[in-house]
Amino acid sequence: MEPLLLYPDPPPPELAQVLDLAGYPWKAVASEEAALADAPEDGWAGAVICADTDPDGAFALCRSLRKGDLPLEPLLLLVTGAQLADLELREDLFDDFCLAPFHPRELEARLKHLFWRTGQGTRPELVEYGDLMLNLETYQAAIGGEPLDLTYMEYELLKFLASHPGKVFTRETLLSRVWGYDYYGGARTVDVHIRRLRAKLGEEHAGLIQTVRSVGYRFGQSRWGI
Amino acid sequence: MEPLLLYPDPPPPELAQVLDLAGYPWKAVASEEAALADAPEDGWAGAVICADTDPDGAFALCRSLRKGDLPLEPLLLLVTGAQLADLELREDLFDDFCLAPFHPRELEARLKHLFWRTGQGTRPELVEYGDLMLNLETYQAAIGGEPLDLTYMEYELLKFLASHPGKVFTRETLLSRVWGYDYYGGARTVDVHIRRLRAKLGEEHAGLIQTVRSVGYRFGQSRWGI
DNA sequence: CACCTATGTGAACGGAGTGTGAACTGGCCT
DNA sequence: AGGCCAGTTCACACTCCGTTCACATAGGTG
Repeated sequence: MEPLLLYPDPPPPELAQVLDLAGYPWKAVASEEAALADAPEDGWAGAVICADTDPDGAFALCRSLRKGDLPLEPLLLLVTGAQLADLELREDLFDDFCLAPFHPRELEARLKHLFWRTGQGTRPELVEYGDLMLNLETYQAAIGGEPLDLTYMEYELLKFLASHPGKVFTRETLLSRVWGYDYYGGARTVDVHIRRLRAKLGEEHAGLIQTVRSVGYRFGQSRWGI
Repeated sequence: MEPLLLYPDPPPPELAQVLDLAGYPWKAVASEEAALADAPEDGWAGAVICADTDPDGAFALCRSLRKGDLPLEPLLLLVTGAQLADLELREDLFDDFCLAPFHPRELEARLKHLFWRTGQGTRPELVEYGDLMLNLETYQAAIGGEPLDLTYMEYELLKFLASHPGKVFTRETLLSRVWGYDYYGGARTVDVHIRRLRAKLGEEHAGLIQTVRSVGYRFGQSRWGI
């Protein structure tokens, strides 16, 4: 995903924090010129303009972004309660606004709705580790760009392991956490699924799942470097 | 100006007060039926739905208003902070939302911006994905230029799926989102509708709807490649 | 090295999950 | 009433994959 444009530079820390937590990449700019100069190849994914400290600069930036060659959209404006009156007659300069100080989840919800409205859709939930990527929304997996054709249980097992990199799980733990707490079956079932996962990951990446003898399995590197 | 639809009846006093002060005529309704029965000749100017006391009723009303002969818009939702999570996957049910308790001037600004936006006719009434095109106004569908003759449920199902390309939905989710939250019926119903959709899409495009074994169905490819 | 245990590997079985045709139900039109 | 059509449910067939088993191999210990 292309980054969001943020203004001013540096942006308010709570804004940066929310975007980071929500998984939106961003880049702050200090001026119109910087917005043009720092623009990603495919353009900005959108903009979040904070108008509380420097309203004039903020609105000027909105205007120039909107009148550019390709109008920037969506554009979300952060304003204080006292600035609500300034929005009047400037309806064309923004797509949505949010009152500062804001509830983190409100801002997140507004961004999501904004991207939905403008047709870009929402951000998928991903589990990533190195080359490996799992898209939890689409039930798809890929490693090094190559899609993996996993069965349901293989996907669930890999998802669980990749969500806890470095941690060792016994077969019993895996059975109860992946297969279900009430599951009653042989522990060798895990072995077979691990083997098939390794095979599908390919020789190059099979080492991602390590056997810890007499204990169980671990995904990725141990946090101790071994 | 035609009145705004308010829900519930009676509406929260502070909501009524803000609308009165801002000069918006309004009429409160207690149910779907009342919304139809009390509708002004030229239709509602918009709606403000308060979801804090009766979320289920509120969302059900949103849905029925949006699925009516002429979809009601703009629709503004009043929610509490705790309800923000409920907005997910319901992006199509509202045009904007406002956190309750709200700043009177914020609500006013949102209404103003909403009317400005919808007055511009910026809201797309098309759902497109590749060759497929759904015209939400005329209830027509076409793929590769060829019109599709879909029944109501087939159209609604395809619309929902095509509005969330790449995402996997369980049968239960589809039943509740397409058929309605109160629907009580077998999950195999979904299978049969999917099969008929695939048949009508034609052999060439049947692959647009994919089965994800043990999970549900997915339409099209994820926008993120994986 | 001998021995034992833990794990890898291939094959086979059985069942859950899905596709598919057809019957059934209720509403709507003539 | 009769017929048509959309939606639902049912029954059956088939595919796929989760599980298990048997055997091979690797790792650890004396």
